Amino acid sequence: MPELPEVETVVTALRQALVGRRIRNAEFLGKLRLPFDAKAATRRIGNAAVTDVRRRAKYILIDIEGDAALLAHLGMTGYFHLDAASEPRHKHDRLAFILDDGDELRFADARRFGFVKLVELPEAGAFPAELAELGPEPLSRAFSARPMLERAAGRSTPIKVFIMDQTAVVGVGNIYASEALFAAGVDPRRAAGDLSPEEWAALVREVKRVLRRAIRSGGSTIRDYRTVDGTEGGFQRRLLVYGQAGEACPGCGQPIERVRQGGRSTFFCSECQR
DNA sequence: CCAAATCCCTGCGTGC
DNA sequence: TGCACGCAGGGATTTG
Repeated sequence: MPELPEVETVVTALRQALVGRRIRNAEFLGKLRLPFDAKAATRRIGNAAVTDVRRRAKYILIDIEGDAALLAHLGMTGYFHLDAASEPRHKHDRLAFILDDGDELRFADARRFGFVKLVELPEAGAFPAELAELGPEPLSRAFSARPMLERAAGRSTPIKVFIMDQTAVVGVGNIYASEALFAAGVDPRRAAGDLSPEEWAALVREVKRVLRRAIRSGGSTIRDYRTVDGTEGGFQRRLLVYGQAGEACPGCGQPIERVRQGGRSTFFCSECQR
């Protein structure tokens, strides 16, 4: 997926498109990571209006009148699209929300790692219990060097794996973890507990910077990601190391290396990152 | 075999 | 010795 910048881009588009419109009913078209009870959802939110669309970590919250929300995660390949009901559905559409004006909000996911779930909110604007264990938002002041240094103390987990741990800080996935570590000059294989205060300050700064820049570009489209109207992101053209194995490092010209960490590919320059 | 994510299990080490 | 817990690493999930 969809890491934070991609989800943020989708949320902005969904908010623009959906707030104020009413959901008439839901239709379940195919299996996802979680089952979706369309009949129960229709009973709960049928004829209710969308009041807001929010993001927390990589989760999307479509708020519905009456303190309910659709909680969605895009997994690796999930996407929302909005079409007239007369338009043919996409091959991998799994869910459809029929709006009161005849348009349909559709959720498609080729790989089925994503989900949409109806949740109850303790109060309007609050978060459901499912999201309680998440770490701080990376673009908030709560994400800063000192707490990260303390949290990483004694940890031998590689720093790249550590910053992808959603209980440490949310929103950083496989692409932006490699990019932020490169920008900060930190070797992704270092133990998280071994970073100095100065290195944490640089890494926190670069995580924020790369995420902000990616949001401005509408995210990165590597393969499947699209925003709601089908447009691609632009940040893939600005990636310095992700997917660049064997290419010249933009800093020193040495080939970018690729290693496997926690089952995922990591891209870095062993000359520029120490 | 590879892919933007996450959950869950197992095994190990530590400390009470 | 037994147990709980934190931590680290790996597999499973799915389809193109």
